[in-house]
Amino acid sequence: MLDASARELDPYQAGCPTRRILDLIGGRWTVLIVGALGEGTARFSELLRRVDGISQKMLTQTLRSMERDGLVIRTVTAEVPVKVEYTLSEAGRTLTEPLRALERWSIEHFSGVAASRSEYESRIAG
Amino acid sequence: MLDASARELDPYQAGCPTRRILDLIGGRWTVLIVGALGEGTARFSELLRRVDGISQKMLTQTLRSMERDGLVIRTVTAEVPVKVEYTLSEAGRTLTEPLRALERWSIEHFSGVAASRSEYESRIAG
DNA sequence: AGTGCCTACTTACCAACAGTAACCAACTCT
DNA sequence: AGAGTTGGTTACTGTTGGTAAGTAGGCACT
Repeated sequence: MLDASARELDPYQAGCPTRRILDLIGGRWTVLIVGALGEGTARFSELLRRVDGISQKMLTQTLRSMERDGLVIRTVTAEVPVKVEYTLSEAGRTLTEPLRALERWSIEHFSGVAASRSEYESRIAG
Repeated sequence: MLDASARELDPYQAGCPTRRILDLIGGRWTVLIVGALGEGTARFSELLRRVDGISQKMLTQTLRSMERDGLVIRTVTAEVPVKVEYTLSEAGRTLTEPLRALERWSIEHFSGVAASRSEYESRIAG
């Protein structure tokens, strides 16, 4: 996948288009949606349940961005009621591992982070 | 690091404290700052140069959050002019690999994402 | 003594984005 | 006719991010 144009891509440069991609894949909801879709296909309402706390608006918006960038595939089945299914694309599947790593990191380091936070708070308060 | 409390942590639940951690480590600037600090210690102004496009305000803000959560260590040296150095903590270093993976993904999949985008745009326009 | 320069921040302001809640359309079931 | 289902959209509002200018502490040059 590393073609000629990729050699000049550097997310540390302000104008670099990879910044926009990084914004999406690092995004709060994208991480969770990719994780929720990791086990396979899911309907809109299923995602709404699996990713607790996401609003319909943000789910629609994030799924649209992900579809636009080729991370998920949206399939509409003309049933009653209408069925809209989302699946990770080939590219999207390559993201599951890196993003799951972030999830794992958050869980594994939670207690350490929490300890650091309370220590920090007491340091600035005292 | 997976202690008793970690068993109940689930970022797919709305109130879960790992959500806050995920927000930080997935954040636009955090990914780049961790990457920039990967090679070692850096001063404030160095980071400002390495992470092109970040403002002083956002650099300060992100570094403060990272310090608070124990990802970076801030050392002030009373020289003239004052020297403030930032280093990744032990925990912070464990983040470099997962976050570099995201960087790599962005670079490797850039052309595919760009193609998907233009195809998507023409589909909704036509 | 005054002007300027250095680093590392703050602060004020504004625009963009995320979140909340209500509404919509199509169709079924009772 | 009225309620319920799915998969949205829209209006409003609050929080966040970005821009630019100001600040503090210290030296150095004139």
